[in-house]
Amino acid sequence: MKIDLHDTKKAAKLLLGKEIEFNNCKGIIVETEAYLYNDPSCHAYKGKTPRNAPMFEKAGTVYVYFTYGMYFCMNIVTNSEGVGEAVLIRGIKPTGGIEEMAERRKQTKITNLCSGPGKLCQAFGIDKNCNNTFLGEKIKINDIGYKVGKIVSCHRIGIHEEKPKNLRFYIEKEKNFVSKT
DNA sequence: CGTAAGATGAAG
DNA sequence: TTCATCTTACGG
Repeated sequence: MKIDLHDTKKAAKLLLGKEIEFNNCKGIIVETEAYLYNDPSCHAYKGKTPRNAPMFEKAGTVYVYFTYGMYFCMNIVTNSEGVGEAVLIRGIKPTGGIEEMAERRKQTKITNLCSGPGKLCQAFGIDKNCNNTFLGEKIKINDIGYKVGKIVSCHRIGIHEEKPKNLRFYIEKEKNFVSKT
């Protein structure tokens, strides 16, 4: 799967509607956020550390990090090697392996399986073993010709910033599968 | 419905 | 102590 991942903001929108496949589970990406190198809330803002090192790899690297003591979040690294930028996957609409996801999530409602970055990693069974791997090695992204339709952009979630940058994107018609608040 | 707090660990 | 989170418990 070839997607132009140089421009992080464009990549965030391009990833919407793509199919993600991992661990015998599939889903459509319906919500993303862009993190730019000059953004104080970007993990890579203050430079390279052991934790965020994958963000400085070449575009298409997968960056999985552990947060709040119990959850993983998945990013797709963008821009050029040496530039710390990435797109956070925030929401997925499940299309395959749903029973496995429900088992791992201990939830039955399909809209509550992947509606949030921590949830979708748990549902897919994504953990730090996927960190610093390349798209296609473990996690795959496919273009299945899904028609995205209207894309909504607004402020990001869980980030306090004075002047909101509209770097969160989601598919309007799939908002049932998007994180709340 | 809504809001509040707890779980739980890595980094600064 | 903060954090790119989520779930559960409790009040109305």
